[in-house]
Amino acid sequence: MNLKQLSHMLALSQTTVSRALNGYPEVNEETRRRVVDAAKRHGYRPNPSARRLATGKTGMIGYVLPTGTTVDIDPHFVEFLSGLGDYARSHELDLVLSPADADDQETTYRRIVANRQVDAVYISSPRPADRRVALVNTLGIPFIVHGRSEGFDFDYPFTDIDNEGAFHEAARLLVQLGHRRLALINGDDRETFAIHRERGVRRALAASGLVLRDQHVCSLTMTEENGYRAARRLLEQSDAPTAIACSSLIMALGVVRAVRDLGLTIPGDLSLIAHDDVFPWLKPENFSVPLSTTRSSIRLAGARIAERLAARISGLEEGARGEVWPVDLVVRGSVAGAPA
Amino acid sequence: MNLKQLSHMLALSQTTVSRALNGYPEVNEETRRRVVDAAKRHGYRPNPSARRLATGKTGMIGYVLPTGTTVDIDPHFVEFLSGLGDYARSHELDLVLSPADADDQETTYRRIVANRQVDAVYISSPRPADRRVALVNTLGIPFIVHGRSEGFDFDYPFTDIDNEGAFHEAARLLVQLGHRRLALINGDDRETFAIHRERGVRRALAASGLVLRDQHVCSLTMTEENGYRAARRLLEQSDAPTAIACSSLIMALGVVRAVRDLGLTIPGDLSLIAHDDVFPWLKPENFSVPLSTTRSSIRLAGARIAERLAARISGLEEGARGEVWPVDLVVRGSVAGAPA
DNA sequence: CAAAATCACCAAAGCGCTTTGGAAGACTCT
DNA sequence: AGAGTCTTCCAAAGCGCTTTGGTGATTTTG
Repeated sequence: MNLKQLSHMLALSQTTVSRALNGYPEVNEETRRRVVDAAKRHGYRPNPSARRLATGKTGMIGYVLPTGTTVDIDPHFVEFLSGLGDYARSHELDLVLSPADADDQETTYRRIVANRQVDAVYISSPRPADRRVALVNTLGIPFIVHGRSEGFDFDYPFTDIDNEGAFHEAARLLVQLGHRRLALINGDDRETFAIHRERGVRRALAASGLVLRDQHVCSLTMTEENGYRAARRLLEQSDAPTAIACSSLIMALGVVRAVRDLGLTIPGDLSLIAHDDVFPWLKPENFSVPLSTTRSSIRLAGARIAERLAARISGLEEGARGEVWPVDLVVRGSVAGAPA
Repeated sequence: MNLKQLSHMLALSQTTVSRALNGYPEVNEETRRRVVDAAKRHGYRPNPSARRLATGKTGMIGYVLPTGTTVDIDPHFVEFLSGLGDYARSHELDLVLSPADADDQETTYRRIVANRQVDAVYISSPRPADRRVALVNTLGIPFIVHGRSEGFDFDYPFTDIDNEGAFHEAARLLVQLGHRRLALINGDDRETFAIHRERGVRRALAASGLVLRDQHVCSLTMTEENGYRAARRLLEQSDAPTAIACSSLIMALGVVRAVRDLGLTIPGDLSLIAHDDVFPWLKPENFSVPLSTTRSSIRLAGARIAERLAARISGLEEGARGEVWPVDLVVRGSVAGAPA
């Protein structure tokens, strides 16, 4: 059932039927009812390929997926996707993942924009002066950045959490508890979020005349194994930290294992605070010693970004407004006063 | 730069240019070279929207993503995606995720097929007599099932791992080590993979005149918390098992925690084998006691399924061939002889 | 009451590609 | 040399929608 057939059986022109269906004003309400009714009865759905050729609108949002045999997709992605998908569904948007060589995403961005394959894109895990952000900005496709980049001569729209504030609060608490030697087990420090978190910790320490020593900060991809390694390296130093702030729950698993291997205890010998993106399958309260966390649902962020993308596509949102969400500090058993 | 312009500057018809570019035989090789060369020089790329309207081919593979505020996407998905994406990239395929109400995916499948939004789809986490499989089979779109369904009067193409064999082997090993009371901490037993795993364990036990008692099998979604709960329930029974087979590494984390909480040890009091889908961020060899596993890379499965989908789209693969991959049994420190 | 404005509709021209149905010229064969 | 066969190309017809640029009929205005 296509437009031609439908308009023929209604004895109307394609123009009128199309307009009736798309809510244009220049059609009699009575006629519109007839059309809408007939369309529903016959299950008419405009062919998206045709519509897309005519209008350029696709009803899809895009994401360039870095791939490669040695490239791992962040496990956070799936949780983000839950939120994004949940919102997208309610607005009849699909998500297209365009796999790209991790070392050459530009080609793919250019392709999906030149071909008008999607109405908008989002960018995640941005770095300072991220080339992708500059690129999509000049390409002129609507976009939202999940996280923040820095150092451009233009503004851009983003949704981020207050990573600096979160880790500032976490570190401040630890300092207040008497800790003098703090360490940070961070994610990849080429990414902005990691830089912000480190900055937060440093600022909190500085406020008490302390410093974050270089050998007390580790930046690694967020795996259990790296958490373990980092923790061992830190805890076997002569001036081992008495408290650790950790960028991910998965790494925290490794930290806990290292602590146990070394015959230490939490929070007796070491206080631990980790960032929690809120996974359904791994909860900080279920750690052997319930884990204090800075908490922010990455799923909510996904939903929010879908919402903003939809708004930008339909022209409801404009400009380069960035939004920064506050992060909860949730205190549980893994923190205590510094050991004597 | 579109076809019209390009053909005009070549003083050729659109027909010839189109055919030259698409490798049709009825064009002079010399002409083809000229055309291909000019196309490259001017960066001509056929508009996919137009092509898809004309041919119906989209260059995209589809996946219906069940969503909802209470619906969690399986963390395995992201690893599967890595493999799929890596292959898809090399074949210029994009992946479109169509979010659907988890309770009504049928509407979405019908839509993407009716609208010809994708060239093929894949289905994951199938259940016995899975309606999605029956649906896509009748809708006539190329598809591959990741995993297996059962109980149809038709065959269908799938790629699955030998879940039954894997857990049969695991259980057999445990029995050989003298264990008489085995337990199974399984995933959601409405899904085929869980049923097969249970079957494998039962078969191994039966071969030695043993049975898997009902109170020794737990079927839950695969979270750390559920692993913990299941393990506690099992180990606090009067006839607690001396060995556990576990369907996921994430659940195994919970099992290990429960064992520790109860003051027991692995493998002294309990032998443990878990299934490992091979995540980069959580490795069985890094458990406090290195974990024995049945191992199969879900990432490889993703790549394989992309490969088969591409083959079916291009007509290279036909028929309903199902393939079943063997699973490695990797023995590490978490298994030992049954306690006296 | 004539002129202007509004209403409700339509024919046809895109959007940019693929594919059908030739057709002209070159080549082969008897 | 004439018929048949390739080879190589083209004009034009889709694919199914949106949108432009109207046209009569009806209502409003000065």
